Amino acid sequence: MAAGVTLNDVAKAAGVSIASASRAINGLDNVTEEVRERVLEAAGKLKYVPHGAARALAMSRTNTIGVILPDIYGEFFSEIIRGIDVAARASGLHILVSGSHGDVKEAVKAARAMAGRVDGLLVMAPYADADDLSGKLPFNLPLVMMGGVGGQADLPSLVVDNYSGALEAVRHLREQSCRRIAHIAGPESNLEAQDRLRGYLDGLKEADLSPQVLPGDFTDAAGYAAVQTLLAQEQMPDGLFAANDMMALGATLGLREAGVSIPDDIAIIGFDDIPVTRYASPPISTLRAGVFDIGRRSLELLSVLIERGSAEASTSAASLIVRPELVVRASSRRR
Amino acid sequence: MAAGVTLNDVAKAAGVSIASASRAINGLDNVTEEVRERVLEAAGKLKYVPHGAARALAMSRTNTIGVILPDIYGEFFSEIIRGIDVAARASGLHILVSGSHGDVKEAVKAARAMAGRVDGLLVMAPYADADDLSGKLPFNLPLVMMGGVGGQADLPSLVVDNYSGALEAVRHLREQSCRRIAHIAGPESNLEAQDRLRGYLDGLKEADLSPQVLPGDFTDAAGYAAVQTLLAQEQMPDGLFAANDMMALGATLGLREAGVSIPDDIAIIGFDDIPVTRYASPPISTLRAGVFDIGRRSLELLSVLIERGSAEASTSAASLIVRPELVVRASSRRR
DNA sequence: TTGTACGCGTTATCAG
DNA sequence: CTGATAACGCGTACAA
Repeated sequence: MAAGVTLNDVAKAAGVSIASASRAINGLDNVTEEVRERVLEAAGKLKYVPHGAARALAMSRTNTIGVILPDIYGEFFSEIIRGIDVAARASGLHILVSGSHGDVKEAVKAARAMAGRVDGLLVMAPYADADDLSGKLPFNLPLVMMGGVGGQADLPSLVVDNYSGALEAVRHLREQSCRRIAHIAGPESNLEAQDRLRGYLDGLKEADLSPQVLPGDFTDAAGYAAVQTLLAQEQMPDGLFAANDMMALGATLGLREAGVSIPDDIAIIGFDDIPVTRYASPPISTLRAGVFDIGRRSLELLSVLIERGSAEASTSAASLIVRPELVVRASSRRR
Repeated sequence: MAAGVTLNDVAKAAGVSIASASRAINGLDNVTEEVRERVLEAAGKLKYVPHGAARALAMSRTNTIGVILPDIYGEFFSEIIRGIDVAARASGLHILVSGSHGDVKEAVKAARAMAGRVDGLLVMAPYADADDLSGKLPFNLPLVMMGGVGGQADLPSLVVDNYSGALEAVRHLREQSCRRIAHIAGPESNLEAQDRLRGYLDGLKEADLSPQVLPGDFTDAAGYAAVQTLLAQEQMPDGLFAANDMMALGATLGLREAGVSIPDDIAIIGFDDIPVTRYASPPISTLRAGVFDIGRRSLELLSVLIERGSAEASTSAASLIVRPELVVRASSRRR
C-alpha cells in the first residue's frame, strides 16, 4: 500500500532480476554500469520508493531511534529534542518520538510499540515508580536513560546532578544576603524534583535557616499560584528558588503584577536554563543543566551502543553525570 | 534482532501453532480460553514483544504518521507538534518526526525515508521552491500540507491567511496612531513571510504611509539586530510589525536595553502567538494563528484521509483556511 | 477451534 | 556479474 510500486516492478521494467535491481539501487559495485542505469531510470520513471518496513525486516536495521519523553513539547523537552536531532542527523538517524504523559504504563506501551521499528531507545522517565520500567523496558534493545535519577536499574544513562545544583542555588541566594528563602517544588512523584528539594533543604540547614516549601508541578501557572500564597503572608520571603524555570517565570510574573521588586525585595532563581529565561524581565538566574547537551550526548552514547553489537552493553553502563552550572542574571544579582 | 524472541518461540513454548498464538495475542475470539491463557503466559514469560516492522509489512498498516517540519523544536514548531500529539494519541497513532532544516531536498529525503513506515504524511514546507515537492512527495500516501501558501499543488492542506493577518496588524497599529510603521521581515524564501510582507505593504498603502522593511530570519537575534539599525537612524519609527513573535521578542529586548518605551515611543506587534509572548515585558501583541490548532486539525484531516481508502483523496482536497485573530496586549495598547 | 502455507517487499546467500 | 531462492516476523485465507 505504501509505495504501490515495488522493487519487483522496477526490476521487471528494467528487464533484470529483482536481485540486480536491489544491488543497483543500493549502490553496490557488483553491477554493470549499463544495468545500473537501466534500473535507476526505471525506478525514477515509476517513482519507486523503497519500503521501509520491508527493508527493516530484511536487514534488522531501521536507522531510527525511539525517543520517549514525558512530553514532546514545551521549552524544556523541545531543547532536549533539539539536542537529539542535531546528533541524530549527524549519524544519519531518524527519530520516532512518543510522549508518556507522566505515566509509566504509557511509557512502557510506547516502548513496546517501537520494538522492531527502532535500533535503540532514548528514555526519560523521572517517575517515582520507574522501577517497573527497567524490568519491562529493555527488549534487549540498546537503551539510554536520560536525566532520570542516578542508579535507575543501572542502565546506561545521562543524569543531572540535581542535588548539588539545588544546593548551589541556595548558597547563591544566601550570598545575596537572603535570609528567608522559599522553594517552589516540582511534582512529588518526580525524582528530579525530589533531589532538588533535598538540595534546597540541605542548603538551608547549612545556615540554620528555616524552609518554606510550596507545592508546584513545573508549570508557569504553579509558579504564579505559589506567589499568590506568598503575597498573602504576613512576611514575604526575600529569596525564592523554583524547581524549574517555568515556575520561576510564573513567579516573576505574579510578583511584577503585585509591584514587588526583583531582585531587591526578593531574589529569584530557577533551574534548567531554558531559552525563555533570557527574555523575562528581569532575566532569570538559573542552573544550566545543559538540556541541549543531554539530548545530544544521550544520542551519541546510544549510537555507540548500537554500533558495538547492540544488546547488553550494560557492561560499561557508564552513567554520565552532568553537573549544572550556575548562571547569574538580573533576577538574583543584588548590590 | 529487535526483540529476539519471536511469535514462533511463543507458539512453541505454548505448544500451539504460530497461527493460534497470533490469534490469541491479538485478541481474536476464535481461540479456546485455555489456549489463550497458555499463549499469554508463555508470551509474558518470554517477554515477547511484537515486531513492528514485520507486522507493518504483513498488514500494510503502521499506526504511525510521519511529520515533516522545517525544524522540530522551538516555540513555534513545538506548539504544532503538541497539537499533532494531542490528536494523534486520541486516534491511537504514533508520530515519526523529521526536520527538513529549511531545505526542500531534505524534506523529500525525509519523506522517502518514511515510505512504508507510516500511514500518512503531515508536511510543512514554506519554501519558495516547494513546487518540486508536490511532484516528488506523494508516493500515493495520504498527505496533508500544513500552513504552506494557498494552492500548493492543490493538495489537501491547512493554511493560514497570512496576508489578511498582516493587514490587520498594520491597521491596528494605525489605530494606535502610529504613522511611521516599520516591518521586520521573515526569510525571503519563505512563502508565509512573503504574504505577511505583502499584507504590511498594502496596509501602509491604504493610509499613504511609507514603508520601511528590515531583513530578518524569524530568530530573536534578527529582531534584536533590526532594532539596532532603527536606533541608528535619525528618526525612529513609532510602530513596528515583526513577521513573527520571536523577532518581536528580540526587538523588545533591544529596545528595552536602549531605554525606548514600549508602547509609548514605539508600539510593537508580532505574529503567531507563541506562548512566550505572554511573558515578555511588556506582553506582546500578536496575531493568533492557532498554531496548536493547525497541528491538531491537520492530523484529524489526515486521519480521515487514511481511514477512507487512503490514496487519492485529493478529490475533496479541501484547503482549510485559518484566519488569524488579533490579540492586543500591552506592547501595542496606547492611550 | 486449530494448523498449514502463502504473501508482504527487501536483502543476502549461493550457484551459475 | 547475474539470477533464483531462502530468510526476516507476522497476519490470514484455506483446509482440516
